[in-house]
Amino acid sequence: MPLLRFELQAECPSTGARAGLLHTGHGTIETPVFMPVGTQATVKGVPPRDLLEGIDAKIILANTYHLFLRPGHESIQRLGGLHRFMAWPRAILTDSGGFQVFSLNTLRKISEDGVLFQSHLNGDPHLFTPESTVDVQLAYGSDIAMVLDECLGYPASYEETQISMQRTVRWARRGYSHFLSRMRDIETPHALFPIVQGGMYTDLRRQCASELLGLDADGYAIGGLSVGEPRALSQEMVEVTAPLLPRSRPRYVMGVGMPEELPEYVARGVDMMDCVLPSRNARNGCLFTSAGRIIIKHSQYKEDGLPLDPACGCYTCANFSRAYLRHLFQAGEILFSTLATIHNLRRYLDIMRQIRQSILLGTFPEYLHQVRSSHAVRLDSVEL
RNA sequence: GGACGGGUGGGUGAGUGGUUAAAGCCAACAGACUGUAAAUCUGUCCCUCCUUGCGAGGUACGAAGGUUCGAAUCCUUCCCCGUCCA
Repeated sequence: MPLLRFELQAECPSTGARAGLLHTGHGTIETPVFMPVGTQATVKGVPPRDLLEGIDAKIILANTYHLFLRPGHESIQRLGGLHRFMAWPRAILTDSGGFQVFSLNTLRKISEDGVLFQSHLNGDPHLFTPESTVDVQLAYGSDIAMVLDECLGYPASYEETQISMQRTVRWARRGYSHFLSRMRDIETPHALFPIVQGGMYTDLRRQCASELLGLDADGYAIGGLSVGEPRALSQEMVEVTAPLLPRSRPRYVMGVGMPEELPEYVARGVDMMDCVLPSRNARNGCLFTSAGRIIIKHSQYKEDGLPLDPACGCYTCANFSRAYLRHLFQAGEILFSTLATIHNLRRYLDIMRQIRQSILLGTFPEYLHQVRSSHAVRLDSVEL
């Protein structure tokens, strides 16, 4: 009996794209969905009010590792759980800390038991195990928890990848069985997603997926991508892996992608994605619009009175000129981050809404074709 | 009028005889960013030329002279700025 009900509404006849509804304890999520990243219990620069009203995000991410170090899962639990703590009434997915195995690779040590992290804040040692990360995520009250995995960098040898993938599978089994036993005493609905690893080796991906299927989880993630490999390779790995995952469960590709890649992943059968790109790039002055990227610091925008994207309905585009945004960026003003992030997230979610709509209408292949050709045109014009 | 202190590349500001076309910071101009150690990081930033190289010339530390193999650095004179004293 799934704790997280996924309702498939439409499937594209000629691609792998699907549209569905994911029912969580904190609202229903229309899929395919993009999940803004809010690592430290905040989507940097954006008040929950804007995430709710302007951006209309249905689910956001938070990070087990970061919140465990500070302020601590027990504090969050005492303060009423993560939703209440950060005043976010909708769904939350928490990453397990598996990505930090990759990104903090100089500060951790992997053993069969788990990962020993040396805090990047003060150097304190902390052991993360498949079981403890489940407990921490349940303390947060996470709607969708992730199993502790080992996210490998690129490139990695076959042997290294195989050993790592097998450990991730063992960890998934341990984590999942601990999760099931914990859920016997918990009333509220939560899900735990295992993560398919296997690096850039298709047979290891297949093997990993088939081993994890035995867990009969409420959803599955594809991890270990966007770690330095060419983008075509990331897509190829998803193309190989997604069809092996249960049709009736949501599929989540972790850590992707650029705006024009979103429909590519959907076309390969992906229902959920997350990425720091819209938020981080926003803060760094890179804005995504329906006509391509805008690097706001470029002098050409100095007296540009147009909105970032005249076709966008976000708060930023409704009220401010490119010239003003450039001024805020150059002046190092805090408001820039907020306005820029509001726009980029709105852009990402608008793309996902268009994708979903086209799947429901049966026009997704045309949509995909159009995105591909307009992106190709843009690349050409950049070449000139 | 006198006594000190000071004038360095777009701005600040190091440098007190030689790997100094001149640190660092800022500005300017580009680039990167993909389950966030990121409101971050990287590059360019006097001019000309080419075989684009830890390349070749030229100009440059208020001005003009001088000392020296060699000067932003030492000397002389002048100009300008600041503080204090009359």
